[in-house]
Amino acid sequence: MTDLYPLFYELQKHLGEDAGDWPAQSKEEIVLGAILVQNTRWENVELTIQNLRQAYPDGYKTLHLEEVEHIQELIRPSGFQKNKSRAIQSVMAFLSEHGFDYEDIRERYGENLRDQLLQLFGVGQETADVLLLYVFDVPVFVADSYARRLFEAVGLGTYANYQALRKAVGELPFSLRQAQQFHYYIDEFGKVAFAKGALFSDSALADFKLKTREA
DNA sequence: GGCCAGGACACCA
DNA sequence: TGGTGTCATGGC
Repeated sequence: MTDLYPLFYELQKHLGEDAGDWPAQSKEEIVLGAILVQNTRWENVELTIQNLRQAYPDGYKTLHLEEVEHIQELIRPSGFQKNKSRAIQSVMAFLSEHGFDYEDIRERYGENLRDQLLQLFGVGQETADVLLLYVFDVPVFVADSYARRLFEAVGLGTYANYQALRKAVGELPFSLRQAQQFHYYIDEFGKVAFAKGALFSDSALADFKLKTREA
């Protein structure tokens, strides 16, 4: 993959160098958000997070022990409550087994952590990478649908699926902070640039492709 | 009222 | 291994 810094800085120019944090009050809340946001608007997830904070003001570390029906009711605004409640319990049970010690989990599993996460119900490739990036502090690339559409739009190639782009990008040259921002930038930009009726040619990155060609 | 959102899984060939 | 149907709510 070509140098990704030009794209990174172009996005940063439009979205700000202070942006890019996952909006959560704890690592556990990032985990829940990552599951709840699957194929769902973030606004719907926020409704659910409010429910969860109210129901569990002391945190979510015993969530895997709760009645699944109770969780389903709380997360209803995010949709897919049957699958997502199972996903929440499978991931939270795994984390609980390791005492919610994220650093220890990362060191224990090392290179196998991604495969370990993929074995949990409700954790596919994108969610696994999001968890690595924001929960386990590993600077990985999230090759989600916005990323694939953006890369294609700016002339960085076309990719059939998640794995194709992930493989093409390989290891990021970024710091952890930059990797987190990169994902944030891509998704925030994508929401606007690829919204229904929006034309990429009208977007802030419309001439990025030409600029990089000239350089 | 239809469409879709920061996917993943079950099922099938 | 890859392709398709299904899961569900809320906002536009």
